[in-house]
Amino acid sequence: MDNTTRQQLVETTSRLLEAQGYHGTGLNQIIRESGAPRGSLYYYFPDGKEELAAAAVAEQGERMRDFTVAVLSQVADPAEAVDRVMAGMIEHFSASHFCGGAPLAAVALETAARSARLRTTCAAAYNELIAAFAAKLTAGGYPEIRAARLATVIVAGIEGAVILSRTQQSVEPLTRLREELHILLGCKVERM
Amino acid sequence: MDNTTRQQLVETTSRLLEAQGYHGTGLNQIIRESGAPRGSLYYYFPDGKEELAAAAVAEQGERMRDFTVAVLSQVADPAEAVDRVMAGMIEHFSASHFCGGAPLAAVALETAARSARLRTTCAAAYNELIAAFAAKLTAGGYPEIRAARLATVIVAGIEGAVILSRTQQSVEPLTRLREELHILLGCKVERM
DNA sequence: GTCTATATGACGATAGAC
DNA sequence: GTCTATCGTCATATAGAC
Repeated sequence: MDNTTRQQLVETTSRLLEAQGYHGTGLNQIIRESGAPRGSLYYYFPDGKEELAAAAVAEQGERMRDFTVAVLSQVADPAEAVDRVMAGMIEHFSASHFCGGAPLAAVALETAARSARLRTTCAAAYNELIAAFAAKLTAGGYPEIRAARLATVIVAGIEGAVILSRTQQSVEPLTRLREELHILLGCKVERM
Repeated sequence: MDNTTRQQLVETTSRLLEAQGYHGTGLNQIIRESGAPRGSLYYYFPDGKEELAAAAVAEQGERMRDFTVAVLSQVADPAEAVDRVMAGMIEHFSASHFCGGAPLAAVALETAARSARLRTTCAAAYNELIAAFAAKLTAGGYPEIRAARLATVIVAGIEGAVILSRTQQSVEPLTRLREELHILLGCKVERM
């Protein structure tokens, strides 16, 4: 079984979904840009577009989590570690010409109410990413409840800041989030 | 000139864009659900779908800002005022069966790289919303630079938390953001 | 596994009557 | 201002040869 064609399809789909969303991306474009034969698409993904998109979403989720875990493990202090993740995100976003950074957001918004399969796949990917942040924060001494809460807010903040940054064609929303996260993670607070 | 038909078109488009995004919403569905005649669409919006969507985005932006300003003006303390906005958002999101809450996010993500008209319309709407929060924070004593930064982070957090909440079909991401924003707004910090 | 050809329907947009 | 009919294009999906 040749996995190259399949991988090419998933790779191209991931890239296009990130920039254009689910309904904005057609199979014709995926086939054209991946160089994969049309017949192979339905061979590897019998359920068609939805199954292919789900595979792309899952892979993008893994990629985000792997990147995050790798960066977080470079520094012991959680606040500093999250700051490095933000720096990496900002760098990646700048390099993408203001098109990248939130690979799942558009698909999640478009399909949450229409496709249970894509919704749950997105949810699983987000939950793993949140869990990665939460684990780092817990290991760094934050109480578990607050660590979970902060992790959710970090991921939400990133997704939202990417929306604003893309829309404004500027990294400023992301850099502002970076600075405020640094402050927020420094807040040891009684109320939890 | 009869504005009822036009208003019906914009209203219906706003609702559908919020739930399905730009490419996921067809003119046929807009015409069917609005009850507006097909001919009227191109009479009021000669540029077709893009112009209609821009009008819907602008109106949703105004609506968000008006709602935010109204709630913020109810309480003097900025942290408490933002908390009330969050409460209102959560209530609205719950009432929408996990489909509402970020009327512009999907359109912004899908079209940022494809339509200058829609991108700038989204940017203007977001900027007005951010400005509303920033004004309240500045009036409440936050330094201007930090107020602007906090305002951006609040809006970004809301957009991202709505993505997570829709995907998980739960208000928890939004409530977690609400709690952390309360903490963040309590942080008077040297670093600005 | 891959290819081409095609089925079937939805899309955005337009023309011309009224 | 509204309505209907229709154009041309695109979409996803499938069938059958190789």
